[in-house]
Amino acid sequence: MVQFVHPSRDDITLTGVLEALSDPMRLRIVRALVAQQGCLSCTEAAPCPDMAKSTLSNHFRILRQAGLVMTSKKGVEHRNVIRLDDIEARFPGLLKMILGFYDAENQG
Amino acid sequence: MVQFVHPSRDDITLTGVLEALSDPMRLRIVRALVAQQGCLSCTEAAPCPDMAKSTLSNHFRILRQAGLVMTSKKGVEHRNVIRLDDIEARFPGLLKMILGFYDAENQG
DNA sequence: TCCGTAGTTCGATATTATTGAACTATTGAA
DNA sequence: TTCAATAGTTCAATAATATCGAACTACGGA
Repeated sequence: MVQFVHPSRDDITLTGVLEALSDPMRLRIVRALVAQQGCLSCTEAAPCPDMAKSTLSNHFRILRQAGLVMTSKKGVEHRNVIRLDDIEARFPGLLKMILGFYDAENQG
Repeated sequence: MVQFVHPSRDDITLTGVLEALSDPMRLRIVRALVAQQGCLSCTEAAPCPDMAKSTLSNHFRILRQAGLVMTSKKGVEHRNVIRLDDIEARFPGLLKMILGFYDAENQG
């Protein structure tokens, strides 16, 4: 039985968040999760056939540990939700700003 | 003769900046440079006797490559300046926001 | 000219990321 | 039930990156 550990809101750190978002694939995943405003499975959030699924799994683990993503199991797949409220409470405006720049950089 | 290469303003990328700032030591260096509003030598910007100077040098190289820091040689030491204008032009408000959270996290 | 200082570069090691293979858990169909 | 398929994790090996100490460069001052 896989049991995911997520940090509590107050344990989310600035460098943890920056580190998590500094990888292009993870930033793309977060972008997709925010755009969706709901649950996405891992493969839905990162449609990337050229990447090993173990690597993808590792990226989600990093996002969880940074406190950005909440993962729960539902059936055969994992539901990933962006922890918008917690991130906003901890670092108000940060995620929105970064994603704004991300969009501008990617044919905004 | 050491010749430093700095990216032009438009070549500063979001993930490059986030990656550079995701390291605690580099974030601290950037903090010091912004606070100083002027030049700092490498050892002034990172008073850190427990770190190898080759490691410190590498951190400055990463900061330069990310476009955050401009280094020039003056006498025996290197003068490091934060590229405030370029960063602000590229990602308005980002650095100020991140440093604000940094300060809050470190006995603000 | 010689020494001290500030940083870089280099080669070796330590840490981290990526990968494919094996494994777990769940669903759905025979 | 059992079997195959799906989604993702875990593991062990390799690839890439970070850190370190030592050697080196460049400059300034005695």
